[in-house]
Amino acid sequence: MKNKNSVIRLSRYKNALRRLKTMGFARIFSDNLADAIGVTPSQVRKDFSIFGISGNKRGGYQIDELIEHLNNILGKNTIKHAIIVGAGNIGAALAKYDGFEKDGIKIDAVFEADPLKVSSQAVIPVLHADQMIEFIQTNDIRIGIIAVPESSAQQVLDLMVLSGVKGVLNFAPIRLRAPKECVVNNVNLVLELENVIYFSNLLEKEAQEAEINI
Amino acid sequence: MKNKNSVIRLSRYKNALRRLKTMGFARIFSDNLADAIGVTPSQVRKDFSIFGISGNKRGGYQIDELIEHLNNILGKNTIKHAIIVGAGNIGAALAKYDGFEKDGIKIDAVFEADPLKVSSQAVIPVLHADQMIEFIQTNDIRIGIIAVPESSAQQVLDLMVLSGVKGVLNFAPIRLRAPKECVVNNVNLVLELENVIYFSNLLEKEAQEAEINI
DNA sequence: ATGTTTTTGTGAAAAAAATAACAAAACCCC
DNA sequence: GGGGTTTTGTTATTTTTTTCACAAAAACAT
Repeated sequence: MKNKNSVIRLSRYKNALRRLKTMGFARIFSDNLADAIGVTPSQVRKDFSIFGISGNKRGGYQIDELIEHLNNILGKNTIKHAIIVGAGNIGAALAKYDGFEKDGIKIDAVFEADPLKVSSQAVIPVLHADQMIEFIQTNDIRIGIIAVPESSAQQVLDLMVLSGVKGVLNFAPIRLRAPKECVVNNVNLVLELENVIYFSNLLEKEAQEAEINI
Repeated sequence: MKNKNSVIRLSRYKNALRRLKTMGFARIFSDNLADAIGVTPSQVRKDFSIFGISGNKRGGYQIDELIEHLNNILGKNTIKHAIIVGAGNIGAALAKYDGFEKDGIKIDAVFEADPLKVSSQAVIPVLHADQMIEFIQTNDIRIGIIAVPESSAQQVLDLMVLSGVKGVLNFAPIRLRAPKECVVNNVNLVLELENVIYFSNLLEKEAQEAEINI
């Protein structure tokens, strides 16, 4: 898929812009934004160019307009309801996490197979897994978050797809197979940490070698 | 940085291999592995080639050997201790998450500014933030996980770096500035979900347009 | 007004990543 | 042991992503 990275960066720009706005900026230049998210100014302008966002020569970009534009592209004004499946460590934390709401994403319910964890009166209700399909269908849910163990992740995904879910964020450390009409995005926490370990080890090794060569 | 993606895939291969091994495989071919993590067989062989991993023509790869090799490259046998800063939703969930231990990563302690959340006798002790620097130094910690709010993330990172941390996994939705001797990897949960939303919307839009053109 | 500066927008160039292609090795079968 | 088959390893090709570079527009100064 083309421009995949650009889309991710658009979200980052939006984030940074919100921050910059509260700091009192009304206008912004490509190099401010670049600095804020750690890319080159060219990259910022190229990304905007791809999505038809334009500013003013010498005047930069009007922050409000820019945020509005980004929200349109990123679908702020479309589907925003999601469910979480799995009320373990990760699932429960995500349900309580306030970052989603800030961005207009509403977690409507959590589903869990263990009856002891069910509590339908909670702020975000934890319902039994058996109710998931019906819930998705009656509430027209399109986005699902999978936070169940590796062993049941594929099964959960299959049920979600069957019920009409079109996009999934998967925390189980396994590749899931989905039909092409459903997007799956993976977050693998162990992998992310291992990656940090790998590159920090590499850095240390390089530093040591550099020392020897003095 | 070159080959950044290859390293990430190596972790994925390792993951898949463990699974394949429990399924009874002793040997594996590039196309099995490719299928398991969702890339092309060429990609698998290319990745291995880059890191000097070789198999047997027609015989594929010996799983045990391959895992061993990957572990070496990914530093399974070096630094593996880490701390978490922030005992909020995310921090607490990560501390309890058993995925790290399975991969030989040990979370030694959690640090938290709120005295009410401190509990030094827990399985993974939750200590007061003031003790962080000393802990890092006396235990020679190199890896830190930041799970504090956006507003204090940079401050935490600075302290970590000062104390000797060389690699950081950051969950705060903000770009952190670190000196070049410290690697920072970001996980932005909202962004990941927004990305799913964007691409699933795109898919739905495409599907609708395709319908019109029939 | 005119020149100077700043900053965008984009097409061209470079770099990086992914894919394809295929020779060479290893195995199998007869 | 020769011919056919499978699978690696690597080089070549293609695609994608990022960076560069600069003309054109806007703002400012004088």
